[in-house]
Amino acid sequence: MQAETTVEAPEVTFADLGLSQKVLSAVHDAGYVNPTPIQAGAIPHALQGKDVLGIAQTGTGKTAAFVLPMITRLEKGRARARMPRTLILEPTRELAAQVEENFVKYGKNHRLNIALLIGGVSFDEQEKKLERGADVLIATPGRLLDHFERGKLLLTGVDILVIDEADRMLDMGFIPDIERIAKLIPFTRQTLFFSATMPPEITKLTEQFLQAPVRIEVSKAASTGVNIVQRLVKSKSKGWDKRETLRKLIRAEEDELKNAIIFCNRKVDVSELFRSLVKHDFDAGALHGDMDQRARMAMLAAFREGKLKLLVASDVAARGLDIPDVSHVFNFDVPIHAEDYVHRIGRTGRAGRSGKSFTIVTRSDGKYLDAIEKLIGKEIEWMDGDLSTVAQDDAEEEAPRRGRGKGRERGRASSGERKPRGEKRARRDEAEEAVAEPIQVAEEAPAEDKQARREAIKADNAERKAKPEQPRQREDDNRRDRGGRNNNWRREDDEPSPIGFGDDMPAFMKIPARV
DNA sequence: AAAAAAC
Repeated sequence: MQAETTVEAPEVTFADLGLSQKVLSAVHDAGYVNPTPIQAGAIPHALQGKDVLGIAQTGTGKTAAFVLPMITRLEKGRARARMPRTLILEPTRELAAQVEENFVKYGKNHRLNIALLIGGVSFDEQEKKLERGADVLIATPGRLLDHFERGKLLLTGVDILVIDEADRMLDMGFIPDIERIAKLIPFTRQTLFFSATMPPEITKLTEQFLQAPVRIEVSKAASTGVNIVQRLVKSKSKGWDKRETLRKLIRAEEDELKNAIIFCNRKVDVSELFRSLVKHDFDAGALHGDMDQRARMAMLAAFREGKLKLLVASDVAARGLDIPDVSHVFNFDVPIHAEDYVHRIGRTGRAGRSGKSFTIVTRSDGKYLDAIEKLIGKEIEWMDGDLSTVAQDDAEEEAPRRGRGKGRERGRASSGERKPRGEKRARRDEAEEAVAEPIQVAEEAPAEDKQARREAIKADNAERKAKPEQPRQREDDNRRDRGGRNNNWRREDDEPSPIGFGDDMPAFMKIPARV
């Protein structure tokens, strides 16, 4: 009896949460009425000034859960020069920019000074904004500390600190930076802390940073959405074979494919695949962390606006980026970490829509695939049979590598079937795709649509120019890289550095002797 | 077998 009266529990609206009228009006204009669970849970507490520990994935409305109460709370008071009132830390530049967009959208009835401090762009404008006094400071850790060390910034006036995507910060080695930054902010601040998962290191961090936090956990979609069709596609392991497999796949999906993200594990492969796709007349763009920041932004914008159909990306795009309505996700490589699979395919099938994901699998991907299936708790269906048929061919192709001798490097073997495998990639690859050559952008390409793509190609070419045939990273590099961020030690490879002088080599000795 | 983040 009693239950019947509460079956239709009244739905919570934004108006019930205690947000200010100005904020509510902006939310209304954006077309939202009902908050998501994380919003409904976090906003009232955040408005009361309590610390919040939000455990939520991206796509749960987490950003608005801190942006809306922050704007409301910022209505009282004013910013002073170089003393931002709030600070939001984000792991990647794109995420930081996205949070800024949220402040612009929901703060349209306020006069907020927003400063975005991210790397890859000039200091000047950022400094000006700091100088003017920022209500909201959104930053990636490196650039923030850089400004701080230059004395452009005081964190003693920060009332609200937001740490977003904490587990990802951990993965990226940012925790020491985060600790350092947090120590610069008064103890009396309010802290809003968000993480998708809670590994022990993160729990420790919350104990350190948060005071009597309200904990809000929303159902972690550790399993993959039911509205995403997932398929595995076998392929031989050569780059060329995988690219052909992908092209066939894209063409086969043509009717349903509205737009797609194609994930590669490595930046070089993003670059190479992007060039190959453009070469094959696909409407593709690229996104990875070594690209020029302007090109990154332009790419993302073009993709969001539907001016680009395919976005080839590294895992920089796997999490958090708000790209609504992607119809397909292709994994050109099986992700090495199983969680990345979940994040990647989570780019499609959002907000109840349906989506499709295809993962190209080669015979060496077995253990990663196992880990993925274990994580999501089910087996993924193969599209055209599993790897059993591919395995044989691939094994044969790799066989000559073992018997490689000097004399057999050149020319095709008379039997014609097998190419000797040199240091570089197969010759057939380069001949057919010419991926190693900088691409000339056709003059007649419609300017507006192709702008972003052109920028990326330019950036990509510039990148090649800047480090010509850079030798493969030394093992040494990798070892040091793993520890975290400081890669400062990396010296310019072309700088001659004679034995005996080290860095103190007299200047005149650096001048090459004329013969 | 990786990616990301400061000059």
